[in-house]
Amino acid sequence: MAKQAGSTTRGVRGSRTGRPIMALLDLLGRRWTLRILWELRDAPLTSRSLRTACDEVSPTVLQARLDDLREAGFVELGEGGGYGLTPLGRDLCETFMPLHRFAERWKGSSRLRGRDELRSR
Amino acid sequence: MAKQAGSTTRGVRGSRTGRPIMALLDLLGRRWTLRILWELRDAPLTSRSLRTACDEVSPTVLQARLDDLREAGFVELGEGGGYGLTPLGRDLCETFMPLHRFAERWKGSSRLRGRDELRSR
DNA sequence: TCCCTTGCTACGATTATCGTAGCACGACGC
DNA sequence: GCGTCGTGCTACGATAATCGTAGCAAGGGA
Repeated sequence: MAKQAGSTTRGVRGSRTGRPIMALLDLLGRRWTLRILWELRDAPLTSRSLRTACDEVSPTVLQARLDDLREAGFVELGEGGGYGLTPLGRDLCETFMPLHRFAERWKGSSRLRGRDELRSR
Repeated sequence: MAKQAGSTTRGVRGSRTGRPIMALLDLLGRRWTLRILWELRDAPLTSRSLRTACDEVSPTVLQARLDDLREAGFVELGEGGGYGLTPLGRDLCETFMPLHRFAERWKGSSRLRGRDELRSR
C-alpha cells in the first residue's frame, strides 16, 4: 500500500480533529493544490492542458492532487474528458478570488523583492 | 548557503512570472503556511506555543515558514518576543476568513468521508 | 547560581515531489 | 485492419522538502 505519491489513500490530514477548517487548510496546503484550483477557475481543462497551465508539473503530483480534489468533491472528471470544478469547487474558488486583488496590493507594497534569486533551478 | 530547509534563500517560486498571484499561491501552498497564518489570526504567539498550536510541527519547518512569512511581510517578531501578523498579514487573514464558513458547509455536504482511513499513520 | 523560557539550529531519517518514460483505451482517417 | 493522435493515468529512480529529536546561546527572574 501507499502507492507512490501516497496522498490518495491517506485521507485528509487533520480530519479526525473534527475541525473541517483544519482538513481544508491541510488539503489546500499541499503543493499545486491552490494552483490547480486557480487554473480551473474559468473553464474545464484536460489533464494535459492543465499540466501545461501549471508550468509542467510532474504528472505524478498532478494526478495525486486531482485525486485529492475529486475525493474532496471540488473537482470532477467530465464525461467527454477534461477536469472541471464542481459547484462546491466553484464556491471555493469564489472564496479565493479576493486573493487576486490582495496579491496585486502585496506586490504594490514592494514586498516581492525585485532581484530574482532562483539559484536552485 | 542554502542552510537546511532551504526555503529562506530561495525566494518565492513563480516570482519571475510577473504575476504576484502565482507567487502568493506558491507561498501559501507550502506546508503549514496556511495553518500558521490561521493560528495567528487572533493574537500573537510565541514560537513554542505556535508549535503547539500547529500540532507539534517540527521546528525546522516552523522556522522556515516563519522566515518566509516574515520576508513576505505578513508576520513579524515583536520586541518582547512572540510572532504576530503585520497589518498586511492581517489583511491576508481577513481574505481567508470566509474559508471557515466554507469549511463548515463542506463538512455539511458530507464530502469529508465519515470513516477515518488514516492507515499510514 | 540555578532554573526556566525565549528564538533558533544541526542532522540523520522519512516522506513528498520531480522528471522522464511509458501504458491502456478510445476516436479519428485511410 | 492499421497507424496516429489524444485522453487519463502509472512506474520508478533522482532530488528536494519535511520530520523528529536533540541541543545551542541569550535573557529574565528567584
